[in-house]
Parts: sequence; C-alpha cells; structure tokens
Amino acid sequence: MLGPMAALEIRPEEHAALVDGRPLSLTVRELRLLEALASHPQRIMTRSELYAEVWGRQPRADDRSVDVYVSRLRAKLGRALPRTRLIHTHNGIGYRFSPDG
Amino acid sequence: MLGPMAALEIRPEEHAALVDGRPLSLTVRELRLLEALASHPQRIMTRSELYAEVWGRQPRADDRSVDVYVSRLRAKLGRALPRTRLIHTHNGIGYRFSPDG
DNA sequence: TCCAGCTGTGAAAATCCTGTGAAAGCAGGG
DNA sequence: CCCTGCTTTCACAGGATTTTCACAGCTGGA
Repeated sequence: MLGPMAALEIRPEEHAALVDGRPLSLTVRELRLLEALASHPQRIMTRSELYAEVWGRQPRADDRSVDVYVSRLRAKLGRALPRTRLIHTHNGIGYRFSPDG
Repeated sequence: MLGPMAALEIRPEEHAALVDGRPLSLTVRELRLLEALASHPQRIMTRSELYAEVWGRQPRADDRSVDVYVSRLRAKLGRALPRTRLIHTHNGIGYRFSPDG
C-alpha cells in the first residue's frame, strides 16, 4: 500500500520504475542512475560516486555524463510526476534523491 | 527520533549539514563556515580566525565576507530551525556557535 | 540494409555562487 | 537621546557550475 508521497516504486530485478503502477520508459542507463540515487535517499552523492555505481569505473576528470542523464531522468520523472522534484542539485558537490520531493 | 537538542548534525565528509535527517541546501562556503563555527562550540571566534579556517588565508583589513556569510547561514538555519539561534554575535570581536541555541 | 533508439561528448544557454560596496539597522557610552 | 562604531542585509557583476541541446557513433531488430 503506497501513501500519497510514495508514488515512485523501483523494481531493479524487474528492470522497471513505476509511477502509480505504470512503468516509466527509462533506458538502462537512466534506470541504473535512478537506482543509484534512490538507494541512498537524502544522501548527497558526488558525480564520481554516481558514475562509479552506474558505469562501474571512475569518470574522466571533466565528464558530464551524470549531469546529462540526471537531466534526462528529470524530464521523464517530471512528466510522470508533475510538481514533484525528486532529484536535487547540490552545487559544487553532486546530487541528492529525496523520496518525498 | 531526535531530541530537541540534537536537531543539527554536520557531516563534513558527506558535504552535508542535516536537520532532522534532511540536508540543508548550503553552498560550499556556507557549509565550511558552519563547520568552522561548530568545530569550536561556545568559543568566541574572531573574523580573522574564521576567515583563515574557511578561506585559507588572512582577510583584507576591512573584509566583511564573514559577516555576509554568517547572515546567509542564519537565513537558511532559521528556515530549518525556527526559534533557535545557533550563531551569536559578540560585538567588536566576532561570532560564537552554541549547539543548543 | 534501413531504421529507430541508446549512448556519450562538446558546447551553448541558463542558473547559481562569490565577494564587494554601500545602505540600513543596531548597540553601547556618554 | 544622540552619536559613533559596528553589524546586518541588499544589490550587483563577474565567474563558476549546471542544464540542455545537437550530433555522431553504435546496436539490434525488421
């Protein structure tokens, strides 16, 4: 039973992220980034940490892949969950996932 | 469940200052200033001391950066912890951090 | 082969941070 | 009260960082 705040559900073993029971159309990278973020709720994660979890290696010094995928994720999450911001930017550090927006 | 005295938690290694488990949106400078203040609780610190700890060098003679950032910090702390004043002014000297308001 | 979608990169556009000067506000002494 | 000096806050410009777009290479299926 989901509360009103728990609209997003992630099922890694099913390769799916659901909003109100409906799967989002996420690519593999997008889903794995979302998993990485959501598995450490309220924790500020650096780009290196996120990159390491998703790509399995250290990023180039000036790599911006994480930013680009965060942007793509936000676009899809934003369409499914308007007026809810789940991924927060921490300038100069990285990103943070907050389950309740 | 946190007691009323344990509302603010600082985790330098995670680049975070938490109130009730939720990170404040502090900039890097703001967080470092808070760390500098909080690492010497109840001690009156001069602007020079604070500036040296945060900026890593001596301030200009008439530098007011510390005051400005204290003001910004207070604004964000005040929103997260109303009716609690953690940073106290000591006129003509500097500032003092008091963990219990 | 052709097509559609995924991926990573460079770079432009948008946004945020930082430090400064200055105005406004406050505190204490006399 | 009234000064005076100190503190607080605002506004802004320059710089730094993030967000977004466009594209080229790649892959897998039709």
